[in-house]
Amino acid sequence: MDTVFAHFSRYISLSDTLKTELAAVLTPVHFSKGELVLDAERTCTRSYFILQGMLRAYFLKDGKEITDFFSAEEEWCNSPKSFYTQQPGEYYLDAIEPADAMAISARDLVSLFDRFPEMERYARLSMGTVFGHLMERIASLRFTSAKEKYAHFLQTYEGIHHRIPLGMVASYLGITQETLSRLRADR
Amino acid sequence: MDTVFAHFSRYISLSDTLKTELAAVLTPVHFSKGELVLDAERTCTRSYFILQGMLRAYFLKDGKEITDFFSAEEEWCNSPKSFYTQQPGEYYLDAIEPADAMAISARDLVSLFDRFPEMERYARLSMGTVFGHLMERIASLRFTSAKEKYAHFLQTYEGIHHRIPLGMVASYLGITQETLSRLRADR
DNA sequence: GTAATTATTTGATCCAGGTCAAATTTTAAC
DNA sequence: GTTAAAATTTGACCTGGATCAAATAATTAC
Repeated sequence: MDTVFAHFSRYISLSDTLKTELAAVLTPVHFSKGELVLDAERTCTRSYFILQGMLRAYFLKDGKEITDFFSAEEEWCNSPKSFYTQQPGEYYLDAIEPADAMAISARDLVSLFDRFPEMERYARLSMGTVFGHLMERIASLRFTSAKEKYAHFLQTYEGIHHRIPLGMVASYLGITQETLSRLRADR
Repeated sequence: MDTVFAHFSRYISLSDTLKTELAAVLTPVHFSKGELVLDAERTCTRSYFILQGMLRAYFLKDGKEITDFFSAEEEWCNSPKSFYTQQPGEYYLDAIEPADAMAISARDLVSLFDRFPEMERYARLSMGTVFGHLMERIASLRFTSAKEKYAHFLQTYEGIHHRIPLGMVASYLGITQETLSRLRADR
């Protein structure tokens, strides 16, 4: 639980009351490697704060899995639109490594937003961080060669990139695995 | 001012007190066509709620302007990272149409966040909307033909796309203007 | 440990969209 | 209006990365 608190503390100061409330609604979950965390057919009712391991979000295009993002230690993972609207979304979530996480339901989160203004602030600020990453990614997807895209990926996922299978990286970058493989071999 | 209030009301209910405070810190500004609203060398100290006209954010790559987004009526426009961190960012903002807007300073906004929890909520929720657009855009930039990208643009900027010069659309999409021109002529 | 499955690499070929160049149309300035 | 400047279109050509196919390596299951 300390890890979760430490994360929140990067954005807001946590009162004891809020700590207690958070502890009450965060439940530990485990996913084994390859396990489907969320099926796109279903609504994403919970958000996962990852303590250990890695989850991935992907969608299907022409029957193929297109990876959209990876979430590792000390990050939240959910199907954003689905979690926000509480309607089924387009994303599948799966565990590409065995994972331990703390889960919070959308219901409980909304209740916290209603009772703790600092939770609103936390959400606004942490969202801002992710927002910046999305904008950088958009920039890196346009007018850049496959090599530049890969370089940007290595930078963004510095420290975890080696834990991600090549095929998933390729679809994340919007290039084929063949191209990425050649790129790594430097040709 | 009514237009601004109506916009806020889509996310939160505005108390009279908050209305008064907002009215006190929002100042009308006008930009003539082609005017530089923000130089990337400077910090973005104000955010603009557009009443009429269109602003655009772009950055320079190899000396060329790469358009990153357009903001039109009833939308906020600023250099996100710069406005958030109060440090110079990479974006230039300019008016691609004569524009009337209401400006709020980062300073005043922070003060509102401190005193009105509902402002935090507004920010969180409205940010969520933009967040969704960014993710869709990322999806549309990968594994899609130039034609598909353009179709997505027409959908995203439905109702305003005809007001945007072709060259800016091209750099927004990450394709050359020649390709976009041929695309429109349907070849 | 061995077989089966899945991931990665390598090779050959092809095309969407880039680049460079120039003509034409539109817009702005005076 | 006339001229200049900017935006858009058109043409010819070329290349990065896609596609298709098959070999090799690495994991996983039993």
